This record gives sequence, C-alpha cells and structure tokens, in this order.
Amino acid sequence: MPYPPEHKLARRQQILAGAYELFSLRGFDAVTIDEVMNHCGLTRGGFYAHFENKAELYREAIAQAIASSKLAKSVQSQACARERLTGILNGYLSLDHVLGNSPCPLAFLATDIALRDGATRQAFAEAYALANRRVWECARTFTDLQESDVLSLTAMVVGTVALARSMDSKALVESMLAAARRRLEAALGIVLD
Amino acid sequence: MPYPPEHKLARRQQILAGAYELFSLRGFDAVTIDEVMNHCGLTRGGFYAHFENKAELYREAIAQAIASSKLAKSVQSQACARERLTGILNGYLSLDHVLGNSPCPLAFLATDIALRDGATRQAFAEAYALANRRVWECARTFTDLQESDVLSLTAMVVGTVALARSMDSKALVESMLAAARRRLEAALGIVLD
DNA sequence: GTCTATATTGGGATAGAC
DNA sequence: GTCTATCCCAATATAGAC
Repeated sequence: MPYPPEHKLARRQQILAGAYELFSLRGFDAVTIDEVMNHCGLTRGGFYAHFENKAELYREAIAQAIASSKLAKSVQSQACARERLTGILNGYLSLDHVLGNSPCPLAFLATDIALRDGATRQAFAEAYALANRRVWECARTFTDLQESDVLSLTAMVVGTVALARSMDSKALVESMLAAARRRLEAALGIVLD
Repeated sequence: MPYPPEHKLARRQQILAGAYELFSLRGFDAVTIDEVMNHCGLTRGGFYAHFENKAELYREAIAQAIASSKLAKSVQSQACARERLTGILNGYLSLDHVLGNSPCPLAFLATDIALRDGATRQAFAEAYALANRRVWECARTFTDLQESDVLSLTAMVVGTVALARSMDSKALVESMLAAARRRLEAALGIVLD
C-alpha cells in the first residue's frame, strides 16, 4: 500500500501551503494549477483527487493561512498583552512583510477577494473580524478603546502594507511604514521598534 | 470622410472611460477587451487601432481616471480648504463609494496594481503621491501636520474602503466607515457629515 | 476606423493507465 | 493518488474586406 491514509491529508496541507504562497503574491487569476502542483513536485492531473476546482483551492488555502497565523494562534494572556501586540504590529509594519514574507491575506488580497464567490469572501470577512477582535483583546487591557475604534487602526495598517507593495521607492515605503507606526503609538500609547 | 480627425481622440477617451469603469470594479484579468469595446457599442477588431495591447489600455484608463478625478482638478484656494477637504473625505468614506460609484483606483485596485508592469505601477504611485499632496495642501492651512503625517491618514481611508468592499455585512461596512470618520475628525480637527 | 473572420495560446477540467 | 494524454473553451491578437 504505497499511500497510507494520513498521506492524503498531509499532501493536501502541503498543496495548500504552497498555493497560499503563490496566491497571496500574485492573486487568483495569475496563478495556475500547474504551478501550484509543480511547486510541490506533482503534476496537474493529480490535483482533482484533492480539490473540486481552482476556486476551492483558493478558498481553502486562505482559510488554512488564517487558521495557522500568528494572530489566530496567539493565546490570550492579559499578562503580556502589550508586548504581544507590539511584536505583532512591528512585524506587520515591516519591510519584510511588504516584500512578501509571511504575507497577510488582508493586505495582499484585499481587492482580489472582492471578485471571488460568497464562501471565499465569508472566510476573508471572518479573518478581518478575528484580527480586530484579537487586537482589541490586547489593546483593551491597557487602553480605553472600544472594539469599533480598532476598525480604523486595522484598516490603516492593512492599507499601508497593501499600498506600500505597489510603490517602487524604498524611501517612500519606509515613510509610509513610519507614519503608520507613529499613529499607532499615539493611538495605543505604545512604543514600536 | 466619415471619420474627422477629432473623432479618434474622442473615441479613445470614450473607450478609456468605459474601460476604467470595468477595470476598477473587476481588475485587470477579469475584464476582456470584448467587453470594453461592446460597452461603447464597438467590436473587438477595432481595438487595436487605438491601443497596442490590453496592458496599455489598463494603464491609460487608470491614468485618465486619475487626471480627471475630483482631487486632481481641485483648485488650491486656501480660502475654503477645510470645506473642500471635508467634502472630499465625506464622499470617499461613503457607502456609495464602497458600492462602486466613481471608484478611487487606490482603493479598488490596490492589490491588482502590484501585479502589473512598471509603467502602470508608476502611474499608480504618482496618484498616491498626488492624493497625499492635495490632502496635505488643504490640511496644512488649519492643522500643523507634516506632509509625512498625512500618509497614514490616506492609507487608513484607502484601506477602509478597500476592505469594506469585500464585507457582505452592511452593518460592518457602516461601522468601518464611521470608525475611519471619527479618527479623521480627531486627527484633522474637522467635522464630517 | 471599423467590421468579420481566423490564427494561436494558455489553462481548467476530464479520461484512463498504473 | 499520481501520472500522461487529451478535450475544450475563453480570450488575445492578427488579417483582410469595406
């Protein structure tokens, strides 16, 4: 028996991880199933043993990326809330992130998602809700912000990274990241860097 | 002579306007040349009398949309700077805008642009620079903000609209817009609505 | 400049051997 | 479950008549 039962699941996860890498950087249309499969040493034919179609692949890839993200897995301990939030925001507003290292789906697929089906948009909306919730859970322990106040802060960091990605001037990107940092520091009473 | 010299230019502008409508809502890949041409009562064959290829159409459509935007054409009169800025921000952070009426390329194509060629990204970067400049020119007359401080505010409004577009819950969209409004009011010392 | 073909390619999806 | 081979359609781009 060349394929033990757990093999298929592992392979699925592997395909999804590779697919997210490609989709997050290039969007739905520009990535082919061929590429995704070759990316983990397989061929296109085998794809349909794992997924119904390309849309399902995209949706599941994003869902897995969200579920395994730092923010989703971060435990809620009030103790070091400020430090955890500072760390997350520092990583988010970094040149590394803008260049595509562990990209956040919200920033990298913001306008790509609007074109997809309802189930995919639903997964995305939940990711946004989760991000807000997690940031607020941290922030509320040391600020008097309401949960709805956090919406504009997450939109700002997401917007900054999304726009920065299309700017060719490194100096401008640095300015944008710095501006977002300053505003977060003022809004949350924290020190980044 | 069925085609006077000015006819071609007018037709080109007409094609560009229609193209921007489609591209801004659905991105580069999902729009076909066929659709763009049919949209102004023409057929695909004639397209290449006006443009080299689809990439040029996209680039020029965005460039024309930017050049003819409210922000680009707004005259700088210090007199009513506050009122002009308030009006622009009100329109930007509206349900109407999120639903796609006179869409801003920054918000609607943020992640689509990152995948395009250098000339297109260049046009986009200039639009962002222009938006910042114009907002700052207004804001500086009644606040002590630096030009670089405006970067985080434009990123916030762009991010808010870009994300709101993918949210199916109208209540959530309203909350996001309201949150962005509140933060602008606090940062600029203005009253929206 | 605009039309009606048509050439051509890329890529999603399927069939069937192993 | 994975492979190779194939079908098939959509869409860019071109050719040539008017």
